[in-house]
Amino acid sequence: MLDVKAILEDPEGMEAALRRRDPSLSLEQIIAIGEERRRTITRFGALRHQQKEASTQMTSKDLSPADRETLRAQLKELSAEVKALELRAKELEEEADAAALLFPNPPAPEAPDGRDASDNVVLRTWGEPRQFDWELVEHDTLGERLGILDFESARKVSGARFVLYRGLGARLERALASFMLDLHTGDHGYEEVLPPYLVLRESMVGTNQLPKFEEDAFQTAPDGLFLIPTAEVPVTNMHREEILDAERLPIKYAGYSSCFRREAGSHGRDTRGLTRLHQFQKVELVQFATPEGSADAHEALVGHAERVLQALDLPYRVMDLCTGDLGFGARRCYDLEVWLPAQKMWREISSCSNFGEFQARRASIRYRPAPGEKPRFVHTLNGSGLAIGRTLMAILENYQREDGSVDLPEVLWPFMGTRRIEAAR
RNA sequence: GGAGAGAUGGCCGAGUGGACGAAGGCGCUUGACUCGAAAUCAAGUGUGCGGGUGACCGUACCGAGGGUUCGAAUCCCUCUCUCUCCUCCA
Repeated sequence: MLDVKAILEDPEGMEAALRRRDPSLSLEQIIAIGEERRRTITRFGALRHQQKEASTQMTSKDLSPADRETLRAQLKELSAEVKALELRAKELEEEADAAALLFPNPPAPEAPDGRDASDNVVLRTWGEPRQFDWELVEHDTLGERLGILDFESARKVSGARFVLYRGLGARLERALASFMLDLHTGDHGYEEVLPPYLVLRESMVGTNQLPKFEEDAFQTAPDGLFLIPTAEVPVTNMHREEILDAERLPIKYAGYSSCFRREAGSHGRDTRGLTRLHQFQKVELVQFATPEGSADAHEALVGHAERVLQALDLPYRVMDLCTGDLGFGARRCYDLEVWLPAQKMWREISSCSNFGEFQARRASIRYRPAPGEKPRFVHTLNGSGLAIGRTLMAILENYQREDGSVDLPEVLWPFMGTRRIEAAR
């Protein structure tokens, strides 16, 4: 969330930064609330001080009964005034916070200017798309033919936008998760985390899914818990309202979970296949870094996600998202897009964001630079490493053979117990 | 789900209406002593907000929210969580 104090100190600067993302944003209202809150608190402090001093007079032994009564009557008035000011200050603080929660993170200065996805910048491309001299089959058709993706059963059991993996499909999901987790914990220094899939509202606010994007989340009926849309939510909130030791930073977690998304507003889009489902699995990389270390941490993190695609030998490119396409909480974001030869398109398979202190401020995650020093907000970062359904989709499309079977990337052989998924008959 | 107990600073733990941001201890930091360390002694040691260029000043916070009172860590109400026993369960 935005820092109301910082807004009051530099209104023009903050507004200019925000408008790189969306020229229609205005801070006028939040400034008015913030200033009134400040005045109210100052006056409250003064009156409260007065009240405290007068109150100690009440304890004096040489106060006559009549004087005591007079003083009591005066203090009753003062007390009411103090109470009213305190209440007002609280209201204004809540108003200011509620307003601040609805503003997106100002982009990093390095983020390229632009309005939408067409202005994103290709930073680099890795791998050579394979050449095929026969007509490729899209992954959903291929998966159904192989008997490893069962959309029909999933529709019967759960409705639209679900899949049921079976046989080697189910095993391939599990293999990919294991491979990715082993890589990140073994080579990249992450601690493996398997988090709860249901979280409190506070956690969703901490990582900025709420209050603005409530319609995107599944919520359980009587208890009000939310199904996580990404492991980012429980893993980042592990340290909510904590002050971390500087020596522990950067803290790196690789969280594996199912992810649940209502996909409100995407009706009719990506309705086929594994691309956009209400439930999918993902390995999510999360880092807590110092402000000084966060830019390097971001580069490292995207590199860790790239390693997965390289190990699977899937061609991809790295996009630097422009200011207009950045996610709500991100100040800088790199997307990895994998090449899908059957669909003949690049498709996002990982999104690696640096949130700066945006989430840390919402969730109150701080660190102490040195003993005795004041706590500062950490920087939080996260990125998919990778989305497993889309990875599986990319393997089916990139590794298919003319006879309808699918080769498996070599690194998965130990996990799969086979080198190929054979076509049925 | 039933019965009981509890929630105070980084930790332990006192405190039942005013002198309490809160005794005492532990831990931590700095200084003294020491060749150095240990031990000992002394001082310091929370977070947010508001004001001030600043040393600093003010204010709030004793699980959360409300209430009583001139005044609440302390009294009353509601909620949450934790622990113990029973029940249930993977």
